[in-house]
Amino acid sequence: MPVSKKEISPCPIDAMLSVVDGRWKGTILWRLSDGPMRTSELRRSIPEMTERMLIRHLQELVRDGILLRHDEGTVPPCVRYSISKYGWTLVPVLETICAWGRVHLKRVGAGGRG
Amino acid sequence: MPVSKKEISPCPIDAMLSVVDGRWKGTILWRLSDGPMRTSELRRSIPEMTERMLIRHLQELVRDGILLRHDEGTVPPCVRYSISKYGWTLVPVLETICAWGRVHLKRVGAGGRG
DNA sequence: GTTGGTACTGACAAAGTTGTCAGTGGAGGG
DNA sequence: CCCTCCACTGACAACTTTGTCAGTACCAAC
Repeated sequence: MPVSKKEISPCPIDAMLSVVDGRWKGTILWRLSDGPMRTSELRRSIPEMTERMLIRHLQELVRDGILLRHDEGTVPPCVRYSISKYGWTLVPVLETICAWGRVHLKRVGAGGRG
Repeated sequence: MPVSKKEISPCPIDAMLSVVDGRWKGTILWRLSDGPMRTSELRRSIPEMTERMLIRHLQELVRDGILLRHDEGTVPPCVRYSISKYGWTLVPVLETICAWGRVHLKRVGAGGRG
């Protein structure tokens, strides 16, 4: 029975990881932690990421309750994304992850595998 | 230029995530945080996981410096894995992740996406 | 009236991860 | 002798995630 990481697992670590897991989700959240942004701004601020992936990640993040989607309802469309109240509870966790990651990066840089 | 999450990325979040990312790594680390274990003990303690995946994850964790591999050198082989000094620095991060995951699990359980 | 911008979708290919299956070598039990 | 256990490997299939490409509807500028 192949188990996808995406389906809800009873393991809290997996549950948390399933929310931030996605090639660009960490980066998206990072950008958004400075304030709301439009889809196209976000896309331009992360040039290596394609629009397709941005939108897919954005939708998952909204579905998970981490982001809020504000649609002005105008034509041409203007959609802004911001971190929800619930999403802000994730930010300190991300900071902890980031702090460890910085140390790890130094470690692997100094004679690790890369 | 397709970018794998496995190669060293300059983003600290990605760097940290690349260490714990793997279908069973969180669980393995969790088990090991109670003390060293033999390969087969570990395998039996996580029945849904195959031996192949266990060994692959174990090797990556050892390569990343998170785990230590003690080989008794006997026949039949007896190999014990334990969390390294460096690996222990990861445990509090995992605990933070886990705490958030627990909250998230409650949230999705109570009317989330199911 | 063609082009460019906006946010987004669908189909599909490429790449990455996980699962399945068979096999290694030697000790011990029936 | 045959089978099981041990830690582990290799080949390969199945599945998941990412990337590429084309297209939607509408407005504004040229």
